Amino acid sequence: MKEKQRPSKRELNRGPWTAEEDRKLAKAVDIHGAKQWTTIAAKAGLARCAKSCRLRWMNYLRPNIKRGNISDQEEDLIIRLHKLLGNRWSLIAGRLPGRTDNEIKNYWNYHLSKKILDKGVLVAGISTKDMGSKSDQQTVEEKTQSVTSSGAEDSKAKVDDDDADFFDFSNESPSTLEWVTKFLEFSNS
DNA sequence: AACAACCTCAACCGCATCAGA
DNA sequence: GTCTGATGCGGTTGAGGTTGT
Repeated sequence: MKEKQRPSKRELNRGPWTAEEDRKLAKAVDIHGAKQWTTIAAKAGLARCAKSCRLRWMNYLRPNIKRGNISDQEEDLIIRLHKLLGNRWSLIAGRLPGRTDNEIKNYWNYHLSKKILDKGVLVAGISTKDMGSKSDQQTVEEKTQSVTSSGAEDSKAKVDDDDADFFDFSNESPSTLEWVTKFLEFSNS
């Protein structure tokens, strides 16, 4: 591979972002859009890699980010979506406006996984571990399919009474219901 | 006041996937 | 079809803050 003129790892800034770096990044995103991360990293005058810039923007600088205070309703939704999707944090975050995948992941990893393991309400065979890695994606799809096979009605029949509550989205907003329906359709296709 | 344990959060790393050449 | 760089995602770590003893 041909060597390119770019900062080596040694030359890149690491660790916490400064207010000045945030300001530069926000300005660069404003100019180039939140897509061209290599361009942004290069032009913003930041000794940060593209990945680092993207992460900072997505988890911190992006507009409409909610921070802290995850409500009971959000927590309940996270638990149910996790049960349905496993550790697909970005998908789960997509259903929680203003929340980032990193925040939900952090919250889950300490808070909810503990809570749920204590309650013992995980669906048999779908643990937080085996739902996790992308290399297990096939397994996840299979398991999700097994839970959702033949649509939502059948999936309810496969779970016990306690679990049935987790798949009851009747109190959810129309947009959530629409999304869950789409997901179930996708799983079955 | 000092220390330990617990908790939260930001950031990095490695891998998978995608898109363009 | 293959290669390479860019992007996105999930797992993990470590620093710093908070709470309890």
